[in-house]
Amino acid sequence: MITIKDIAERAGVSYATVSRALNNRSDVSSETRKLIMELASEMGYQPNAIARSLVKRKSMNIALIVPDVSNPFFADITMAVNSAAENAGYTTMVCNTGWDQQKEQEKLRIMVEQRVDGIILKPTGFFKPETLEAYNVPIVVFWHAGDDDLSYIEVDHETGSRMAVQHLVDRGYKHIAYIGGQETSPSNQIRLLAYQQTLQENGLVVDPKLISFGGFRLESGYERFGKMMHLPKPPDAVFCSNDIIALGVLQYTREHNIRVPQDFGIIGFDDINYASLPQIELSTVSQPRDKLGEEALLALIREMEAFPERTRQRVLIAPELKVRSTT
Amino acid sequence: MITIKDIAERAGVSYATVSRALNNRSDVSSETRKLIMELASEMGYQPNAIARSLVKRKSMNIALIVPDVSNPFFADITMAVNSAAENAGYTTMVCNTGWDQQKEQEKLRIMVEQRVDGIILKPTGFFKPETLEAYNVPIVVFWHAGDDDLSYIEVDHETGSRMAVQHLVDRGYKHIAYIGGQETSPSNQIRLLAYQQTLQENGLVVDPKLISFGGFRLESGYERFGKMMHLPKPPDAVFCSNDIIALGVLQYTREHNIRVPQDFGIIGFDDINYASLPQIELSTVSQPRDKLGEEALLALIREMEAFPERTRQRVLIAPELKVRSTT
DNA sequence: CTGAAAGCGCTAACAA
DNA sequence: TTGTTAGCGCTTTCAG
Repeated sequence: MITIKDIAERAGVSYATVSRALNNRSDVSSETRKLIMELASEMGYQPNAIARSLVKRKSMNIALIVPDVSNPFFADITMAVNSAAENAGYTTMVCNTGWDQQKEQEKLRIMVEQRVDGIILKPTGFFKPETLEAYNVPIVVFWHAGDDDLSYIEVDHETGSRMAVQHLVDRGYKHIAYIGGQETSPSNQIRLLAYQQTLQENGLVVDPKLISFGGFRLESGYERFGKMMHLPKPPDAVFCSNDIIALGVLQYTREHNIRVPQDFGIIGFDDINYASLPQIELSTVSQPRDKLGEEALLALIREMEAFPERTRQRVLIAPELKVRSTT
Repeated sequence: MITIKDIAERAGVSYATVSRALNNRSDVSSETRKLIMELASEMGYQPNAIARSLVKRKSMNIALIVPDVSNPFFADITMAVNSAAENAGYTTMVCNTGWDQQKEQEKLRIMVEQRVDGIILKPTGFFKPETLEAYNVPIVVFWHAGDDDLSYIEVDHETGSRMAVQHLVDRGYKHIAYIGGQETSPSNQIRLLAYQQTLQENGLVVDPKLISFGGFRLESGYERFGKMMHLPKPPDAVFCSNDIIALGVLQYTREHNIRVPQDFGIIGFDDINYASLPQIELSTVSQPRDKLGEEALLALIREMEAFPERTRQRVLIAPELKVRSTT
């Protein structure tokens, strides 16, 4: 690999001058600059970003740490962060934690060792903010804001849930169920609360029998919904905590010839990519991934600029209602 | 950020000794090692990978350059490469080209500047092998092997297509159509040829009317299939060049009450994630992404070890037949 | 406008 | 077993 010294030698100048020319700084005569530029491209010079990072103490790399890039949701986020970072002149290192807390710590460590200028993290589960602060690196977390010093970003689950339930009410459904995810999941709690409040605000009763918690999986949705339909007073619509659960419900209605949306309304949350397939056409609340990714990067840039001060940002992204043929 | 010099000072030894201890080399007394280790963790020392890379002339980073990580197929490849790389001690930098040739070149350049130890590239389209060789970096390409010096990896499209068509024949379908992608796509050509040969080997006639080229999109599949069904002698089964096209066909059969698989067989190619959804259950030929990713990394490691010699590997991955409910 | 020199944080001879 | 020293390839003062 050829270096600025090689160029300097051929050009008969000091390598400091080569460096100046290559970074097109003003204090080089135009002739020398021209000569150096030509030589550089002729010799196939490729600047060494590692050496530059070392002296500049800035790598122009950022890290994105997510549980699983092959999950369409995170894949979209990755894309969005990537392109936003690119526009800002940064290169992204993407890490998977595989929903493993320990791996998450390891990835964080590796990224710090790589001296990335900042980190965007979607934590695998609960985490101690102190741990992250200890890494002493600009960081933005996809999570509900705590009262610590970190910067957070997330979609506005409350607004999203209200939109979903209000939409069902507006469509004329009266007996609306909630099929949620893990009871311990904080976002699940937020969604549940919004569901209850929206019903009450519309003068509808909240029936505890129509509230269910369980796995965020298709089978789980199918099964729990099936039980609900055997209730003396079954629901006529359901708000599902995510699209996968909704897919399970949809399957049940198909198999039992329940007419959707005439006799029954279904709405999900997330807008995963196949929700819009012609065979599915699921109404849902979209978490705009492009926006999330973009805003996460902007927040990170602000954080990096202020570092080592923490900016303590709390960014909330507005969800979007996607009305399709299941409501 | 604290450095080995800081530790050396506190420990009262030279910083070379600290380096030795931290890399647990044998030539350090166990007491000094212990002292240094304790000091390091107490002071929160994080090794600087950039400095190490500079002197070692090895970054332990590799690049994965793909058209679009949010495409489920590439997302899976990304996962597989990522985890294989991780096991081998490498960190992966993922780049998107957005199906843009120019961006592809730019990403390659940036990765070379970042001094990655090797690159895995899924090219956006046709490319000049010389360009890649000129970058003078170990590289493995997802593509059909040419007669150049590069290393290639791909799924065995011929075998895969034969499996698909033979499966339709075995199921008793007699009048099998081929709905392909872009006529210019090389993999499309390979699939077509295998389709024709398999039919002939089974004593079935190849009807040019039952062969169609077009976009790799759902609507394209829907439309072209619709036309075929209006032929005097319509097909009783179809081999689609990818799953998206098959989804279009599936939609058509649904809308026109064609019984699948009793009266009509459909098979796709790729095994994209929603092919296995209960609502879809598409038979298809799977390109095993985990295997592709894994083998790509192994090939790259061989390439890196041999570098600057080129290993000129040609790796072919066996596809897998997934029989589901559309055949 | 250009060169000399220091140094980013680390590894790896070579001595001692 | 440890210290000294010379870089890795580059940027950035500070002189000239």
